[in-house]
Amino acid sequence: MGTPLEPRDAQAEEVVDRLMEEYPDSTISLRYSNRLELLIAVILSAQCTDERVNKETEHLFAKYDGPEDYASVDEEELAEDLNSITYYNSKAGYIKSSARDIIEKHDGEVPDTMDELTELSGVGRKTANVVLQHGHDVVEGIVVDTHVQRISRRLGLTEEKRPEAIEPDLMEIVPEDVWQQYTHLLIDHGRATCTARNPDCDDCVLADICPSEKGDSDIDLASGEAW
DNA sequence: CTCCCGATAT
DNA sequence: ATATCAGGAG
Repeated sequence: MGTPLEPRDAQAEEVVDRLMEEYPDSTISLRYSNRLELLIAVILSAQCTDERVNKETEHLFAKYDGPEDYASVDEEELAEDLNSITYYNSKAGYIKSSARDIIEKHDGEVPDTMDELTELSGVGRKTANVVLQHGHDVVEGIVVDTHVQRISRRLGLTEEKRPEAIEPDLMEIVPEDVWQQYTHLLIDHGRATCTARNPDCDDCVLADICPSEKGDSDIDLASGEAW
């Protein structure tokens, strides 16, 4: 005898079911061939499209190999290699600093705990969760990026605004075995249909269960969502 | 809170 | 011209 599903729980399960049907092969779109490359790709992906990150890392990963290469390169040279990525000066510093720490504090290996990862420069909870999930097969949270934040709120799955508050809120209603899938599904849906600026509600498989759907005047502009 | 900051879509 | 892109540091 299970307790009846709360509305938010049922909403979450319905969202996951429908999106899994819509995006059956949904998975990480960053390209990498080892944990260090994964870490670097995710650091670079902050406020930048994965498509552009993949285009740049193709050259980057051919030029640089282990953490020693990133730790020893001149920071300005590394920044030039990243000059079509958002915030390339900051990210060059993050990567160089993280590579040094990986060599000096972690025996050349990318750490496998949340605390150790978030101590690295340029690595917050979102980046650490991605590296844990895809680099170490450790799922201890839900990756909350800009798409997960925006769409979870539009669907009424959370009313929290900050990613640090949204994550534990979602962890209570999304079944644990689909925490990793949940992020990929919302990212795919965010890119294809539920875009930030001009969501295509007419072609959305969630329209009938979405409180923000165009034409429904119940919630729409509430709480500062651009809608 | 501000700053970082190029490429792309609208 | 402007908003947005797998955020994080100070």
